[in-house]
Amino acid sequence: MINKPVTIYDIAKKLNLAPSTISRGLKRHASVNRNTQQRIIQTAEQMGYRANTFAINLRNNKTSTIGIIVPKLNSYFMSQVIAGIEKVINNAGYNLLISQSLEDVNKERLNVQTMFDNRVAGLLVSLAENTKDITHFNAIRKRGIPVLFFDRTPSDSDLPALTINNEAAGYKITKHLIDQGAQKIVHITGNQLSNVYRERMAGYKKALTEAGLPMEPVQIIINDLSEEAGIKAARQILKLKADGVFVANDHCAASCMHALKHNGKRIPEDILIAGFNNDMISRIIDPSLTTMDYPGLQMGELAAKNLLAHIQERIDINLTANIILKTPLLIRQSSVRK
Amino acid sequence: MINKPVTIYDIAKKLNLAPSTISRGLKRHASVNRNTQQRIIQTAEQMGYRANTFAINLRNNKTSTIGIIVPKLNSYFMSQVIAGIEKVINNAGYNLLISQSLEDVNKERLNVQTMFDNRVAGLLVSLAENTKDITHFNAIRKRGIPVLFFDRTPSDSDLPALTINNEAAGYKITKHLIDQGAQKIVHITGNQLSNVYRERMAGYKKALTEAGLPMEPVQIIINDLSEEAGIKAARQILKLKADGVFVANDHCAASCMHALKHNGKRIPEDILIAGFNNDMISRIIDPSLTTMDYPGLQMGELAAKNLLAHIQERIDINLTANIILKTPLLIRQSSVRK
DNA sequence: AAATAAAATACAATCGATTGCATTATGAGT
DNA sequence: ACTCATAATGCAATCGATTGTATTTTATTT
Repeated sequence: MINKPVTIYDIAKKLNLAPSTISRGLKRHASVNRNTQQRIIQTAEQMGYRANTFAINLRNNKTSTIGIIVPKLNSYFMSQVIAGIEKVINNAGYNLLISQSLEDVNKERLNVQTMFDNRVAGLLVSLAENTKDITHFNAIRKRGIPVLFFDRTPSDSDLPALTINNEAAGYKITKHLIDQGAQKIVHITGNQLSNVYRERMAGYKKALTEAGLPMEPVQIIINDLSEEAGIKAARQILKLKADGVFVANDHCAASCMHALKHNGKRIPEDILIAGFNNDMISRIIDPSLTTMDYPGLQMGELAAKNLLAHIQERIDINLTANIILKTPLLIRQSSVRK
Repeated sequence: MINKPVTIYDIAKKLNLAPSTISRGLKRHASVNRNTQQRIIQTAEQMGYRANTFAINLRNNKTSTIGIIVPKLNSYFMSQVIAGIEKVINNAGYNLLISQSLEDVNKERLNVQTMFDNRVAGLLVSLAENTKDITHFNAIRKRGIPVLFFDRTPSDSDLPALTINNEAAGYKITKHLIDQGAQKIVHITGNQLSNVYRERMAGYKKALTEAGLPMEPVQIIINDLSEEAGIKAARQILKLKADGVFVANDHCAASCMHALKHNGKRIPEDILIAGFNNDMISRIIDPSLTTMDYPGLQMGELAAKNLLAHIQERIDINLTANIILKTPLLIRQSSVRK
């Protein structure tokens, strides 16, 4: 047997009151008698009343739903970010609508439409790697819905964004390898349309230039930073006889290191390696991997808190430009010359 | 400047037509003249019309949103599952509302309420570890909303669920360790209220009993399967002088193995180890870790497809009982006696 | 008990899309 | 030109909650 939803009209009928009184009573409006309030709330409870979200949203033309669009859901980093967001959002009484662009601008565009149609109260976005212009966010922004970018943020735009200083991080990590004695450092990274990889590389180049070290095009390997790509990259590293590697994420760094070890290279004696992200794997592999701490949970929480502040209009979205998180370098065995 | 949403009334006014005609025209209803349809669709397009989801949902009293409740979002396995679900759901034109119970029944209860209030078309659930009874799903089920459990499913219930055969898997993996020569096998696992850990242990016990091996209470270590817990468990394993370890997940197995190695134990020569899940880490650590393949992406896709079938009433939810996925044992270096 | 202020409740329009039924327009057939 | 069938469009109620304003009830004062 399927139940039908109870409405304020059902309660009104039962108590011989007007629907408007029920509505106000449930919200403990001052204009409703204390006793009546009690009766209404009790009756609602025992009838199993649940407010119809759509009716409320339709009337108020807004929701308590936050949208998230990310390139890929299945990464440890992203799951951390989302866990952080969910926690904050949920405590504030909001819900989470999630979608992934699968690194495709077109899907991203559709996702934005969906978020728009669902009248999200705010939107958190990490861009697909082939997203160049961000005009598909215009409509939603014009409607006054706050949009906050995080991690993968738009270039050349003054829209509010939450990032780490990727260039500084790339510089710091490369400098560290140089300080440890590396002379020929390979950099493995991802799509250069993406701010994160472009900027990390800029930091890498800066450090090399500053140290007067060679920087030939072959030293830079651009791939999808997957497990397999790491193995493939290892071959090239051997061919180049490089003595240092800076990989733009830990997964790829781990598999690359694994492959190098299988080819007889000792880490860190022969080759120094550093990754990026402080994924769990960086702590457990042998030798443990030097990396940049990139706390996803914290970034998610911060992003969510900021967006909520915007939504609740405690901060004007247009006044906030960029928030930059600090990332500490975690020096471990893989990069320390013995 | 903030835009106001365009409604079918705005279009109606512009074209000197009735709103009902606009509504039908937009859906290419046969009773609307072809030419009129064209004009309506074009005008809607150029005015930037977007249907108001709430009005539609209110009218139809249903949504195209699917809810997910999981214990924790931040695990690689769960992110795989969710990615699989999102992909299928999104292709079918549905949206995803996500929440995490953080392993707490009370939060889970609230999450179910929220899903209910948002009139999700269907619900996918993986239970919190301290969830005993599942009465909090009664209301939503009575409303005729299909609920499908996956991975962490309710005990003693005939509700539809999608799982692997945890007992068989636990048995298979333990048997393998025995076949490789292990005589004293420790089992590290999680909360026994959870079907997955209880059943894996049942399989472990069955294999030991069958082989006539000792099975003392100290050989079973119950913790939260975290990285730290693995390190702590390593101490106990050393004290017990065990020669085999079956850990109920790869993360914990990896950190435990790491700790054992640091204490001078050789893997697999001195101690055989097996994990569970086939997380990325199991492939990369040294030695690589024997484990059960537990394909999250596939499970998510299957769960989503099944739920959709229920929603679209191609399958009656009450006819489907349990779907059990096959899991292959992946034998790697950590468990093979040399 | 009448007058007036204050408190409590009711009425009715509104949010935007849908849909059964009524009405009007168009065209075909004679 | 006239009937009648059919196509095209319009009307109005509906989904459930909210809210400004009107109305009724209760309490207070003289």
